[in-house]
Amino acid sequence: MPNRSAQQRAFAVPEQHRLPARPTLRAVARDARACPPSLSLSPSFPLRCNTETASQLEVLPTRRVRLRKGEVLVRNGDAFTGLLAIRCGSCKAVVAAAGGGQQVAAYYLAGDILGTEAIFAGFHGSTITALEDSECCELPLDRIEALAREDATFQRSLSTMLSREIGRGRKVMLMLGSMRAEQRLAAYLLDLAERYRLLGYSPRAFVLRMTREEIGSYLGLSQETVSRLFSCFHAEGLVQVQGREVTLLDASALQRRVDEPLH
Amino acid sequence: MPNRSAQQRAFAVPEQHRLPARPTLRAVARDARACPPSLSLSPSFPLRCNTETASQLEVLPTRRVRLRKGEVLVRNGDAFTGLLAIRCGSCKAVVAAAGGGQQVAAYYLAGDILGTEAIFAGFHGSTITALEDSECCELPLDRIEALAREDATFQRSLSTMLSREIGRGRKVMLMLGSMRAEQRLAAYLLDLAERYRLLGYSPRAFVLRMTREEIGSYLGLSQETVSRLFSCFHAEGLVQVQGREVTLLDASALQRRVDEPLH
DNA sequence: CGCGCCGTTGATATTATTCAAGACCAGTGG
DNA sequence: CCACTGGTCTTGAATAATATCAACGGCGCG
Repeated sequence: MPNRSAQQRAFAVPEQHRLPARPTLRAVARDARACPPSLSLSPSFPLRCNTETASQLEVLPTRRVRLRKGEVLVRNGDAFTGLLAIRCGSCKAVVAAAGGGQQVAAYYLAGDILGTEAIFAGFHGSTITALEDSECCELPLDRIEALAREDATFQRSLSTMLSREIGRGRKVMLMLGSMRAEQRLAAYLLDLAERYRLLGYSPRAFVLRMTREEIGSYLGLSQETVSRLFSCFHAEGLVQVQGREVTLLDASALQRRVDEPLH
Repeated sequence: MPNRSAQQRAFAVPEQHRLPARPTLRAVARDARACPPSLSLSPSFPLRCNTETASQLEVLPTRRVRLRKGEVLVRNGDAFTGLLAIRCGSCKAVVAAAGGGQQVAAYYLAGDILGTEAIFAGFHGSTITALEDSECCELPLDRIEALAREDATFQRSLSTMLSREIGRGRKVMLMLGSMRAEQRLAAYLLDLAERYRLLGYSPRAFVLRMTREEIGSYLGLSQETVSRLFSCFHAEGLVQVQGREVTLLDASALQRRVDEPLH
């Protein structure tokens, strides 16, 4: 049935490339796409817990949100009401930069927990937008913490999740602070590949969910620079690029690009 | 008694400028310098807890470390054995950058908790060095978490601490990703001022604990650029600079610098 | 007193941005 | 079906920002 308006268009759980991946992983990914009711949010980082906690978690989510591409999940300044788990899809977090500008501070894939940065302040410091049709659920912090008090494994899992977020920030700082443009883009592509791999998708071929401008904002570059770099990488045979469809032809060469000294 | 060797030199708890500050805050700062046995680590961010937890915390620290300027607290790759609390002094965290380079990823003052990023991986991803004579204590994560299971206030306090660290990372990303050199340095100085203020020190005059090179590394700039910017700010009457002694003459003008559009 | 690290400043080189123009593409309405 | 439209992407040329190279002054420490 063609000619549906955008508003009425059916909600579609996004699909990645169906390129070959190890069967077991692919099966997990299929489950992830199906968004089962449990909180085994993602194969890449399940919130580990004992069976009792798991059953409690299943009945926990108070808010279950389906977002269409471009829809806003959290607005800058919103009160913090709980952590947000992405069940499937992907989001970007945009912060207000100096002089009225904007910067993409993070992007999240299925299994990631959003809003961690807002626990401290009590309100969100960024606007979180869906980059494709996505599904999230809210986990009230009080309830989560109550469960953590009963289940040490789950408690550790939460600390680990927050720690990972801190480490990810470090990695981005490293990128922004000490890499040149081409190294940043190479690192970005490899990071994406790794995260897709953990989700059971092909790490070799994937679809960019961000525009050149958004990628540039995330990497501290202009959209033109990003575009040019894609062209360069393409010309050098490192990647195949067609719009937002990317295939990494030589991941190790990309890695070498990242590792090479400043000149 | 002059002419002591570095090894034997008396351990000196570092002192900040003794410039006017509100008496109450100054009193707190004095206490912080005295390093009392309790875990009210710092006026800027006490780990809140009930009295029972507090008494448990007092007997907790397994490792109490006194560091002299330049000494290493944690080396990149060290196994994670517990969170580290700075009682007094300051430290920098250095990560290995691409191409054999190094980057200062964070600096910590009294009251800050170090090593949070290592919970996830199980080992530290940075080398942490004292920027001045400092004192730290290690808090084994198991024990901390056991206490958190008994005391919800303390539990929340831990989450908040980790959340704050994530937010701080975001702030640095913003600096590195969307500010020009002079905006970065202005933001850095204002951040220092605010943190010193929270510790009860003068936010107007303080001593930089990092070299120009370290500041540059943290801000993603070369040492020469940092030096030039200090000269500029000085010439414009924004700050008074003499080596590492800095006085902010016009903080609001500095803030305006940070906020101004890219042009 | 001298050595070495730190900081400053100038000249030059490089990198990435900005400005500008046009191509491409998907969605929309005629 | 086709042309239109707005957003996205690409590419070139000029420009601005910052790094790099180099030389020197100063200060602290041994």
